[in-house]
Amino acid sequence: MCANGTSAVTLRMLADQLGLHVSTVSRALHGTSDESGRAASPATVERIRRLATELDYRPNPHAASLRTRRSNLIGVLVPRLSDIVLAMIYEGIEEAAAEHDLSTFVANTRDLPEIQRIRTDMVLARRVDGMIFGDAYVDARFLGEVAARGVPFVLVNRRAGDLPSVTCNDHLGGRLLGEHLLELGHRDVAVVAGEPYASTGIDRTEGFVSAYAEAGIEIPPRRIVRSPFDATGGRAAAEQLLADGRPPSAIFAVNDFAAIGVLGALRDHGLHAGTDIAVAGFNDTPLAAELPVPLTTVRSPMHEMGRRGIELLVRLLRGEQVESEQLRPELVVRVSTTGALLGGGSSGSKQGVARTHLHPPA
Amino acid sequence: MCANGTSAVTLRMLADQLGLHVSTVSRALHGTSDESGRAASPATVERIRRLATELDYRPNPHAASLRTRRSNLIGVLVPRLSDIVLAMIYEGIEEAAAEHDLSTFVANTRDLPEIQRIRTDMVLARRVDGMIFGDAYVDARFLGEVAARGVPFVLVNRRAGDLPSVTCNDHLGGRLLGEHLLELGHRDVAVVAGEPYASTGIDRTEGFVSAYAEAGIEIPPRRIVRSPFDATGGRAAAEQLLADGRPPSAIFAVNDFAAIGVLGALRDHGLHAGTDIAVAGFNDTPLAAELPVPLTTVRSPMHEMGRRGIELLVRLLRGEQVESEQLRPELVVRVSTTGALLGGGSSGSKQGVARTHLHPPA
DNA sequence: GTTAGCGACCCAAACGTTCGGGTAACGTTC
DNA sequence: GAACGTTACCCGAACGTTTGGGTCGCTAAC
Repeated sequence: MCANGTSAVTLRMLADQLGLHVSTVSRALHGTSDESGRAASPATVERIRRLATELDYRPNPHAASLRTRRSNLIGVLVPRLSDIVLAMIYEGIEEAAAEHDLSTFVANTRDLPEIQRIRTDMVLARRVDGMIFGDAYVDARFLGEVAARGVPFVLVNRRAGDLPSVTCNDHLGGRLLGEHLLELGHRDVAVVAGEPYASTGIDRTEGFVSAYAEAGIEIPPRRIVRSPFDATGGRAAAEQLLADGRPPSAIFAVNDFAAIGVLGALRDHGLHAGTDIAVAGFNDTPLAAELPVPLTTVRSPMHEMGRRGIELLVRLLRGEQVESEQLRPELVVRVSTTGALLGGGSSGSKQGVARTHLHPPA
Repeated sequence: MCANGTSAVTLRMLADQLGLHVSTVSRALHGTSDESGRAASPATVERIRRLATELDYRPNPHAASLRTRRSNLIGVLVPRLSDIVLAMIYEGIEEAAAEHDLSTFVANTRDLPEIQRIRTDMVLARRVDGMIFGDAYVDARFLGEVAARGVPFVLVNRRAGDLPSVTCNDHLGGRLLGEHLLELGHRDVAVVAGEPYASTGIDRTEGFVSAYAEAGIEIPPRRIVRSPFDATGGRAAAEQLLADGRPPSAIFAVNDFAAIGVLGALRDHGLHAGTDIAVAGFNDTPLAAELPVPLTTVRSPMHEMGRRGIELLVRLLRGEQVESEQLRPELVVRVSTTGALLGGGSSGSKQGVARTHLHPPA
């Protein structure tokens, strides 16, 4: 009974009750004013509308989809929704989708190619009109196949090949952070670089490295370690960096969660983030500002990324050509990189805290 | 064209190609062995199966739903997916749903009653078979209406009235934490209690308070402050508690994120969590263990809660009677409450770290 | 006074399944 | 050899929309 109890009121019921034909009712209710104007007199349209709301008529989407071959459904794949970055992107997707009368389906793929395949098939079996992938592998092998099958889709968060995507300008973000650390005088720095298949980590790292390169400093390979995009991964990567005899004076983790792991590892080693070693993250997740040591990071417009993703997809569904978009990142400086400037010694109690948008000293 | 490009192969195509009737093909493919056995000879069934896979036949769910009046769709409402607790519960929901060949729809309500209404209507308009609410208000007013409309649903994470729900045993969780802090000798404690409409905060607080009451200690009202379930909320609540002349010796936040906010506030005041003031959270989110000061907390089986939610709903959809379930919480002791025991002075560098399942000193 | 045009509708065929009924042929059984 | 069961299918009516075409009566124009 489809969960709506008694209310199985159909177009036909309305039509019968009004002595009209079902098609007339359909047009009156759904066609935009021009269509419904052609279908019935204004008075009749009004009668129809009134009865529809009175009886609480709800169109049956299955019937409509069957007829029109459009489901108004969008499938969304993400590595995991419990990654707040993806969750926030998805919130943007959902919000924008609702504005376009689209519903979204989301599934977790855990970044595993086999699961990506399975989930994609499941989602397509539901006859979605289009898809959004938040878990693109940079090589675009699988996504190329999907594209070849004629499925309209866009990528968010990560880019791949020349498939249409909405990403943060990760290269620029990495560069901003590189410049920030350079200004603070850090020469020997390290990167916790994320997974090698994700464009986010790749581009952020590249941007960061190139900022240093332009300052004439080459970051040696042993200072760049890959890691999962979570706290555990960040911690492990930091351990690896600290195992080295001379630790770097600053660590850039390409993701806030990894940065939190770095913070934890530092503390295990009796080091103070911000004073002993500068730490920066990426994304400006809500937690970054609230951490015991507020985290310098790059704000990426996650919500907006989701919204733009839907926008692009909608245009794709209309048959328009679309261009990939890159959204502007914004550097957010906090104590985790400026602690040393603020007079907090390594014993570090009661030290000043700059929590939002502090700009680097000139 | 529903995103599947060329592949619009239908039952009729299979039937025509095999010289069979479409109903025969339908039964062969979908009825369980007894049904399909009745419908066609084993050899024919085999022929049908083979052709179906060869042509990559995918049943059209809209047509099936239209006919059967079952959509195999479940609507899920959560306050916000960017709350990792709900995201993890949803992961459990999605996983279990997939095992039952159900698809799920999720929507954010931001814990706002008007949006709960709107989203519920949207979800119902999609003709879901049932719903899962993760955003129940304890008063169950709105949910009572939904129940009255005959929609099958279950609650997860929060309970309300006597509606079927799957929750953590929050009362017990609060109690475990109370007993833990009592054992550590804390007499003057405070609670960051969450939102007054959420059973989670209510029950956890109550369990905690009752543990103290049984030890003959009454926690005064000014030591119990409500707050949003996020870091910002926790920070504000902690500020309020610290503004009091004599701060408590321990703070229990009913949610890990609020606890992180508390941690931040403490640091702003030059206080060390775990040594100066003990801090505990609830949920054991993945971050809790990785924080610079690893957080004592109560593990709530979030993933399992989601899974059980689907399990209950499935039984409800079969018309069975169901009972609410409470899952076991588990105390996880970390440095944020035991720091003082571990010899870390208030200057606090290079101190020992107990990260997982440390049990309180006997 | 025919016809063209238009307003306000109606008609009917889809869309792809499912499922309660056939039915014809082929044994068995008494 | 009549009655009865099976086996292996077929038939057709739904399910609730959408949409390309009518049609009928009326006014306006030539």
